[in-house]
Amino acid sequence: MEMTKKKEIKTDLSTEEKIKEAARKVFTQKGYAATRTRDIAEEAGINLALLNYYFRSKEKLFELVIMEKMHLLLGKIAPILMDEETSIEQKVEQVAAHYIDTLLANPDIPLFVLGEIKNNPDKFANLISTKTKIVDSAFFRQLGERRPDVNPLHFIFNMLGLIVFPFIGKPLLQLITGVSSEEVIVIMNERKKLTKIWFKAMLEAE
Amino acid sequence: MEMTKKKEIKTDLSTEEKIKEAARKVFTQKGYAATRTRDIAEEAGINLALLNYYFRSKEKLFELVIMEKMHLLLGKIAPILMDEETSIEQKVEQVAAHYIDTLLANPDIPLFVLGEIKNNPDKFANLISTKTKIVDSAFFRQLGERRPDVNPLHFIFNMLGLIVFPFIGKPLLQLITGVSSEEVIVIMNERKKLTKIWFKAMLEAE
DNA sequence: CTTTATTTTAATCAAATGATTAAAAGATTT
DNA sequence: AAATCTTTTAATCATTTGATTAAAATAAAG
Repeated sequence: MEMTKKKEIKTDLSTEEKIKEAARKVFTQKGYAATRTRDIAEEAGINLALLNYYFRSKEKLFELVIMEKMHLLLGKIAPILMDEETSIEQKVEQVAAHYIDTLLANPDIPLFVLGEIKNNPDKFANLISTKTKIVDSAFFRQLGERRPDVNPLHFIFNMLGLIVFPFIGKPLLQLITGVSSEEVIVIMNERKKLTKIWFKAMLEAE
Repeated sequence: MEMTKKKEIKTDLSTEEKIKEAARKVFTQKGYAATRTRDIAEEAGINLALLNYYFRSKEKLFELVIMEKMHLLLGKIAPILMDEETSIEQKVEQVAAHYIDTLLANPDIPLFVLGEIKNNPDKFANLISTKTKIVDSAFFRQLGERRPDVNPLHFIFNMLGLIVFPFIGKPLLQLITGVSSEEVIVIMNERKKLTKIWFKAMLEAE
């Protein structure tokens, strides 16, 4: 099992990694329920039985993928929000830049992760609440200091809404505006700088 | 088939309506792929075969439900955005108030509709592009006049992000903040007024 | 009341789907 | 080269699932 890694480093991926890679693609694209293990096997170019040989079940393979994507979505953001040295605006700028780049490369993730969380909130309860305590973050405290009259959660929603929603609403927006995928990508990139400006304006709004 | 309606007016819903109502609930909650026709039958308290007797198939029943929810999500918004007499701020205020009320009553709709659109964009292509031409709306034009330097699509994303995202991100936010469902509802209601203020601030931001 | 049309049910089908098994193929060790 | 361990395959299972059917129950019409 260890030996294969050696061989595959030169050529292509190991069987195990091929399956994981296919699972990432199919699961994030279609969600757990709509995914057939046969789809994954075909995408990976392997026999269906191998999937159950390496990962015991569809469920197990899925947990691997969703946890991976979850960390991709939450891992980098926590340290940014915890930083006591940076201002609110700097944090928003960093989060926006990081998120938009990540989501341009993985546009299916938000709908995938948020959808699966909604279906099964309990499964993720322990994983997150311990690590990513946003309510105890410097960001949360700074927001409360700057705008004591507004619940800081509003600004959390606002930040994520400005950054993440475009990726979730993209298919609908393309439907009702007819704008091309290329144009949307341009727009997403523009938002890396604009989000900070808008957030600052909301923070100071009366 | 017409006669049943008479009877059911006094007592409860007709069989057909019971199935539709159950389908609305199960489909919006779990999505098309995760929904079993048996779930719907059980929820409706009817024999499974009746589902296929009244609606030819799962697919047909689903189309009924998704189109209904789609109109709920888009129907009222179009006339607001087309109105030549109201200002940008007034439009945003109206859209926010309407949407937040609608979504408080139907919190599953955004994730449901956006998810299914992503899975099957073609299916909805004709339905929407003809009716709801946002790019030709007064709103779109007004945005272009007020901020010629910013693509109006940004502000469409911003408005929908501020209004709709909280409902999509709610499960995740509750996970990483631990706020109660009641508190979230309070917050959603606060946003009916706040969204307009924030949007105005973004519109004037430099 | 009898006949006809409509609605509902139980039983069943065929296809899809997650998973397993036994054997073959390939690699590693002795 | 033989023996042992690992990986892969084809065939098959058992359930699940959308859908159908023939018959029973109920309602409407004559």
